[in-house]
Amino acid sequence: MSDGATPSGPGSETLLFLTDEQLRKGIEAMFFAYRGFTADPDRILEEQGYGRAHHRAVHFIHRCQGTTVNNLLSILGVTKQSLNRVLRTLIDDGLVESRVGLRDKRERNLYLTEKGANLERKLSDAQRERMRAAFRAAGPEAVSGFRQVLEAMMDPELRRHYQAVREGMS
Amino acid sequence: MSDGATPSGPGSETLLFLTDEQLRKGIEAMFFAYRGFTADPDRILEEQGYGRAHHRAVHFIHRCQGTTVNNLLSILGVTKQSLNRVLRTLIDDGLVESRVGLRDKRERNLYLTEKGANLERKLSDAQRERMRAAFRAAGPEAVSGFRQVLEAMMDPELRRHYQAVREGMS
DNA sequence: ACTTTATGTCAGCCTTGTTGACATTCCAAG
DNA sequence: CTTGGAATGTCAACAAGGCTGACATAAAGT
Repeated sequence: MSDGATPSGPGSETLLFLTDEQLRKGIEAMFFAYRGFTADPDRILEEQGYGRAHHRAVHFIHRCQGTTVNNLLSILGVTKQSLNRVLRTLIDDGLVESRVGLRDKRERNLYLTEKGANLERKLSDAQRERMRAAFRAAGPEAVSGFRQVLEAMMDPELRRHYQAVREGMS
Repeated sequence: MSDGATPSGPGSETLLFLTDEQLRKGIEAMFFAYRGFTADPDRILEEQGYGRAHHRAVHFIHRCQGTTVNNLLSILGVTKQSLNRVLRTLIDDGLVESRVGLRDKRERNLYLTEKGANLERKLSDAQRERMRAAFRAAGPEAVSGFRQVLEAMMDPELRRHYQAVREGMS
């Protein structure tokens, strides 16, 4: 009787009949939910004159302190020129520190400064708060399903980044 | 033992303990999954010289044939100038037809032409295919949870648009 | 008649994608 | 050792698609 719609009894998890209407509903759910997902950080960012691109950079530099520009590029999926512009303003504004690589001097290792860590916390607090409320409202079973579907929707290459819990700077 | 993490037995759905790490995982799941979600349509759109904005317009005009510009604005959450640019190119290219309203001649009712419907089908086929694969891989329970969490994550005003299955042109 | 509403349009700005050109650094083959 | 190619990061310029503000038009409503 779940909303996932099976035509008949148990064991049909692998033979799911999915109508176009159910799939459209899923598509619009992603569209509308993503707007909510980004709404709170967007407001904070605007106050400080930053955009979503800065948020992404700050988030992943926080998650992988000391990561290289190249690694960030493969996570974010933009061109290095595009990332560089964002990174430069963050560095100029003293939110991110860029240290020349020790082993390979072509690389730059990226770190959040205290100021950068403050912004990151402010942003992720807001975003976590919305996620927490949604998780609470939906319950633990739903949270598990949510994660399963999203994971199955990722491109395989991005799924690797998602699953790499803390690969450090590699 | 679900990944939603409850500290103890049954009945704790309303007292969920959610670690920052679990919430971060949910946040990144949204980020990476949304990229996959838009990847296939983006490729098709690029071939034809359109962007994501055109996709959104075409999608919701298809869903609500005969809708007005104003209704589209409230769904998409952009300015009329921004929507108008997109709409104008779609009309000029013969994908969308704009008819003067019958009751209220100030309004324009928007319809997909056959050419527009063809593009819409091509885009939504691709997107549905990815959604279908993800739903199949995750199973019906997961699909239900996915929808519950996403719905809880929306802003209330957008949730109305989501739930309005076919409000037509109102 | 006057106001409000719905829509369209022009001009200009900002963010954030893109490509192309270029500097620096490293490494490996000669 | 040197030299050429690959990897890395920076600068410049352009395009899409957001935004605001100003203004025109037509149709409703009062």
